Order: sequence, then C-alpha cells, then structure tokens
Amino acid sequence: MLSIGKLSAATGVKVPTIRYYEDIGLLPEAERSAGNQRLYDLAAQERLAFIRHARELGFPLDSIRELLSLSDQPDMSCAAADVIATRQLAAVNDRIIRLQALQRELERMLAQCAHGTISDCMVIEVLSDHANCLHDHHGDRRPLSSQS
Amino acid sequence: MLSIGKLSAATGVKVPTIRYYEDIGLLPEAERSAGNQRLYDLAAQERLAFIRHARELGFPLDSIRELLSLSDQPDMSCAAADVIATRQLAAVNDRIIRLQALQRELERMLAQCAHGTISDCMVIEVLSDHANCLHDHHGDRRPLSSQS
DNA sequence: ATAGGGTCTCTAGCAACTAGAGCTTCAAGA
DNA sequence: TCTTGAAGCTCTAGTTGCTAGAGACCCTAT
Repeated sequence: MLSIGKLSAATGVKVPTIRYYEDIGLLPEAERSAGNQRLYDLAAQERLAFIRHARELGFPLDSIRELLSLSDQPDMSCAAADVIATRQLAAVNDRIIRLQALQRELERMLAQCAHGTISDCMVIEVLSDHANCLHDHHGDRRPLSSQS
Repeated sequence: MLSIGKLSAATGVKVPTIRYYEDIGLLPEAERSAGNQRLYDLAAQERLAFIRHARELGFPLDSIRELLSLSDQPDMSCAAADVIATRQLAAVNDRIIRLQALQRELERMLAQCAHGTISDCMVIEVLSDHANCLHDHHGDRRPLSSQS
C-alpha cells in the first residue's frame, strides 16, 4: 500500500490534485491508515495513471469520467470510447486551426513593426484599429476564452 | 454618449464583461447618468475595441494592461510592445507544437482501434498503459492545465 | 400611467487545479 | 525512547476570464 506522497511520485500527479480527484469522485475514497492517512493499492495507481495520461492528451475531466466507466465494462462495444476520442481529436484540431490564425496575425504584426516609437508601432496600431487586421472577427461569435 | 448596452453592441464585448473590465481596472470608471447608469464616450469605445482585439489574439489581460499603458505614451520606444507581442507569439507557437503532438497521438490511437469491445479497444488501452504511447511524459513536468 | 426593456449591485459558479493556515501523524536518528 | 522534521490531514480561498442569476431600479414609448 502506498501513501499519497508515494502515489504522487509514482504517477507524477501532485498530492493536492489527487485529493481533488477524490473530492470530485474521479477516484474512489481511499482507504485510511490507523492515523487517518490515505492508502492506495495498485488498482488506484493504475486508475490515476489512466487519468493522468488522458489529461495529458487534453481530455476534460468529464470525458475521463466517461472513459473510466467504460473501461470498467470490458465486454461493451468500444464505439462510445471512439466517440469520446474523436470528439477530443476534433477539439484539438479546431484549436490548432485557430491558433495558427493567431500565429500568422502576430507574425505579420511583428514583421511590420519598424521598431520606432509607440506612436507608429504596428503592434499597437494593429490592436487599435481593426482595419489593419486580416483577422476576421465579424463571423466570430465564439466566447473569447475558448481560443486559449 | 453611449449606454453600456450600445457600447456592447458596438464592440462585441458583452455587458457583464465590460463591467468586469471596469472592476479589475482595465477600463476606467465610467461616467454615470443622473440615474446612475454608465455612459461611455468614444475614447472608452476605442479602448474597449483595443482590449477585445488583443483578447482575440490571445493576449492575457495582464499583457493587455501593459500594452494599454504603453499606448498612452506615444513617444516611448515600442521595444516593450514588441517584447510583449513576441512573448505572446512564442506562447502561441508553443501551444501549437504541443497540440500537434496530441493530434498525432489521438489519430494513432483511433487508427489502431479495431472497433471491437472495450477489452481490446486501443483507445482505452493506450490510456491505460503508457508503454503503448509515443507521447513523452517523462521530461514533461509542466502543469497539465497549461496545455489546453 | 404603465409595461417592457435595459441597467444596477451583489453573489456564486465554471474548469482544473494551486496555495496557505494550522493541525496531526509517521519514520528515522541520537 | 525521545525527538525532530517531513509528510499528511482538513478547510478555505485564490487563480483566469468571464457567465449566470436574484432582486431592485431606471428609462422610454404608448
């Protein structure tokens, strides 16, 4: 049985994050030692490694929750898992496309800058005046936050 | 003078977001009408458009704060603005690289899936067992959250 | 005069953690 | 065996950039 610190070292997931995962029900409540400290077995370690790996692939915790419940049912069709992974791939692709547009815009902005004073700086200029921008905002009504 | 609703319509920034920007000091406190409603002039509208545009290019609010204070000093060198934009470009490039790695990994995972049952599903398998993964985690000690 | 929209403040919530306070437990050395 | 320092515990609050809701107020048009 591992302490939470050993489990953290073994999986690369930080201690408070492990407790957080337990709080939100992604990990089952851990057994406790006589002194009320959490103890983990191999199954818990594998489950946490699964979570970590999925997080590294960018899956949101809700998708991971679904994947975990699927992995508990080995005889089911894996179509549902495919759907989740495909959805994640689409999200990743979409973010790449949008980031590449930003990349081009930022590069253009920097390339145009004559390194003079603020008053004729293209960086400030492009940000100030939308006409200087190739970026299409007017068909763009997504929440801004989702692009990061 | 514009009401907050008109300003919102003019800039594409939602009303609560405008109030939020005022709260955190990104916009100055607005003038008020006799009935305590916010009123905006053209300068405010331009400042907000600047903010919106920079957000669309992915700049964090703290960078925007710096850029705004720079844009108030037209005679300064624009080197500082360049630094901020370059930093942002680097952040965008970095995210693209990492997302492309995820993209490849997800594609490979899906391509390998034989569409059978969960027990032999490569999606679950890759997530469960790190050995099945091309993804390099062991040099990777960034916080997981920053990859999204 | 009144109905409806827009606006006000304030609080709470989202994802996915992270940091800190103040306490207890455990393991290793003297 | 005692002690000390690391590691663990719970709980709250903070992060980023907003968004949603409650309940009250204002403003314009009919």
